Amino acid sequence: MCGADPGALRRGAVDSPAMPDAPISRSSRIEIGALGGHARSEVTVCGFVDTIRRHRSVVFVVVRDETGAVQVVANPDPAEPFAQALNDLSVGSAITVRGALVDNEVVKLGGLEIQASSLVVESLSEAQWPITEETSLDKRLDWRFLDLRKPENLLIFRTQTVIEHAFRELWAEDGFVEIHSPKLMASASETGSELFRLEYFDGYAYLAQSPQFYKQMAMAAGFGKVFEIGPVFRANPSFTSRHDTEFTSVDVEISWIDSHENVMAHEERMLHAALTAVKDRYGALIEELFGVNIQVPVLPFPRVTHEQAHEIVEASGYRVPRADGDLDPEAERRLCAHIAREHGHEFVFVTDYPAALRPFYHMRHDDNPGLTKSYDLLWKGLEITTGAQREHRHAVLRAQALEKGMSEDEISYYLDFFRFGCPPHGGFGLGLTRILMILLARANVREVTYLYRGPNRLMP
RNA sequence: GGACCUGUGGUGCAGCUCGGAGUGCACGCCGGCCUGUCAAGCCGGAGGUCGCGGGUUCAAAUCCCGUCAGGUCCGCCA
Repeated sequence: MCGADPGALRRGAVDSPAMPDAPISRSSRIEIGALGGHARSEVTVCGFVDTIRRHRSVVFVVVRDETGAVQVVANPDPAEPFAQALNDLSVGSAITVRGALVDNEVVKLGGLEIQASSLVVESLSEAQWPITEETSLDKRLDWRFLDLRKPENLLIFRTQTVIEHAFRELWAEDGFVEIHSPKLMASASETGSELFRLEYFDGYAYLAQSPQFYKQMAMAAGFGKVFEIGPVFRANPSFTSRHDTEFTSVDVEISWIDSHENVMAHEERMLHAALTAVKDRYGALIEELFGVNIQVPVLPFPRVTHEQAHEIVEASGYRVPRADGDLDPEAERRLCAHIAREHGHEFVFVTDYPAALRPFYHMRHDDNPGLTKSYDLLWKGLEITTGAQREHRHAVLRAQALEKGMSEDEISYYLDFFRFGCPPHGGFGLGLTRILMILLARANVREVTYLYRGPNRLMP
């Protein structure tokens, strides 16, 4: 170990310093964001070293915690008790600083600084970081914990917290019940083509691709209205900016509805509440860090039928190349552009999809069995939700399942939900990561997912 | 799964058409100078299997083939 890493000895000296003085109380730290309103007196702050600017007789250290950043000014005189710590300090290190908080209008960072009287290196960072501001996303994801130290990344998850809280507030007021459905299943909940299979004792289990059947079970159980925010798993080898193999889904199911219209009305209220809350709480910060001015959507959202959507897209000079007639991403972008132009709205419900494009459990129109009582919700050109009124009549449901080629054995447990009385109901699934991606104008779901999972990424 | 694109010091790039010594830029890192910086500045330095394998050639970062990794879009979907 001699000389292999000349910094190691010095770091060792810092990590276990002689500490003659009483230790600084970390738990009495002031959050940096609160310093502006704090008395100009001795304060303790804890945080990561953001930058170090060294001069002969003065050193500036910018310290950042989860609430903000502040400049610390320190004297590098070898006679200072923290001289060695200051000399060895590196960007990224976790430190505790105590000193006099003073106003100084020369300081660009908030007009404040702390004149250090003591400085403790709690944990020294290696000097050379593997990532920088310029590093490509994939490499930053390898070092996600370092990437997440950036204030804008913290803001993503603060925003997510506000969104979920706004949803939960609304659900609580409306008497919804929260459920946590199992993620281990015996068989497919929908198509079966995109399931992860894993060993389960002497047999196999599958990871749930959706809580679909289980939230419908809650309707048969008489829970009335339920929600779940939880992980879902999709074994799609999808290489796009908007897909992942594990993501957080916001699921809702509501009993005693008249049609999918009631479901849409609930969802637009949810999004209105969430965006209002985000704008109130972080609108200015989001504008500053992401350049996004949040538009709280007007209620109700515009609605077009699937057929009307096609007419709008074709009028724009684009013919959907797909054989099955569903809207492709280009058509969805054009439709949203049209709605934004004509109605000044970022959202649009596309309703009444052909039965051929929808799963067996979507209810069909009484007067037109070729169309379902279903919808997608698009936001700024991206699909964020699929919802529908469900078919709750056992005989009809069973017939539609058989028509779609489902095996009765595989879904008999599901069909049982409808044999002993079940309310008319409907619901939807909403991709939380897609909401964040659109809301914060990020290019990719990987950036707004705490730890992204895709076909080629299981680490960290 | 399909199409197209990209792999060059720690990071981001240029160099590749038209082969000629690992050449260059910016940031970072290390050392030095500098009473107050705030994108600090100035001087010096270290750091490379040009993703990997094969081929063509006197000679390959450069041309060809294969392979691996990544990106964008499509398909699938939320």
